[in-house]
Amino acid sequence: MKFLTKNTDYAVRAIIELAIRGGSFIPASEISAKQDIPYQYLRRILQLLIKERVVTSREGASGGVKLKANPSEVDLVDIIKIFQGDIQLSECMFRKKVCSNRSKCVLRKRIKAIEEKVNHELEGITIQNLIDDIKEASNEKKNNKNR
Amino acid sequence: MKFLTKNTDYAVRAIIELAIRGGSFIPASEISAKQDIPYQYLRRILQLLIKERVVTSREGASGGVKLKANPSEVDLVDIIKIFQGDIQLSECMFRKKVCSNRSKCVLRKRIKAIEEKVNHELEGITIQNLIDDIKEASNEKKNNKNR
DNA sequence: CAAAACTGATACTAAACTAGTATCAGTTAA
DNA sequence: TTAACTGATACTAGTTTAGTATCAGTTTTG
Repeated sequence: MKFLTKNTDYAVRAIIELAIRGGSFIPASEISAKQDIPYQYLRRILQLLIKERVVTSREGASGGVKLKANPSEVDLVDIIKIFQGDIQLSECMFRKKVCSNRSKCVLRKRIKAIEEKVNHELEGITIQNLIDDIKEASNEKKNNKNR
Repeated sequence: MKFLTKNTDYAVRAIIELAIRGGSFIPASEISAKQDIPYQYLRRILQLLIKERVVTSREGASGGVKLKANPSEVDLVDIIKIFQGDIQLSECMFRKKVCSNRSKCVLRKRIKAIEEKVNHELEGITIQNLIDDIKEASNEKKNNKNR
């Protein structure tokens, strides 16, 4: 069971890169190099993020992409949804008939309950949170060195 | 994001069917009919369940399969693992290099935390729980009729 | 102004996974 | 002995995932 596809992973990392770099336009080639993401693949991911209005772009030389909102306003769950659709751990596979056979649905109900918890957990996380995590991790590293 | 594949869904339903029918050997054809699962597909699923020692089988006429343990001893999470592998919402996609780029790992950590919660939720559920759910649902139905 | 550095749009590929089908051999009960 | 079973395994089609490639258009810059 895979929660995050590479699409999502790359997208999040690209967004983090943009967030750290501030408000200027950054070319895809630079993000690709910094975050070690295949260039052409990243380009497609960025195009989707542009379409979904997470980032804006500028064409031409010294163009690139830039985050549209503050990192604290970009929710992780929204990025996931763009690339992987709604979080729906179990879909009713038997919509056609009336769900006469109950064993089909009890499992679904149980999974649905877990799904809601996952959603709730995810909804608390913004890109800013991830950036804070990075800073925290890098501070720990420094402290360990100075000891 | 799909939490349960059809494999798993079919397997769970087959096991529920076996559990309800008690300790005798039930042929795959019967489970297939009762639970509306494609016969050949079900056969392969059962063979895996046999290999994993969740059910036992008897060959020949009036043979079939039967649950090995009590329904209360069969954990949903084990069935999921048989068909979908370990629950690992986010795998480290970058094992080769040292994880120099921190933005890769903070996301993973966050997802890992959610993953653990999901695991914890799942671990509480046995086949017996699902059967109880079914009974409960069917009681509710009766009460509604008598009103 | 022309070249270089960009994005926009879109088509293509390979590999893996999912769901489902089919076949034949062997076993057992009636 | 034959019908009803499982064991083992091979095949197929469709979808998803990850990644590559190409060409057109735009904008900065030398």
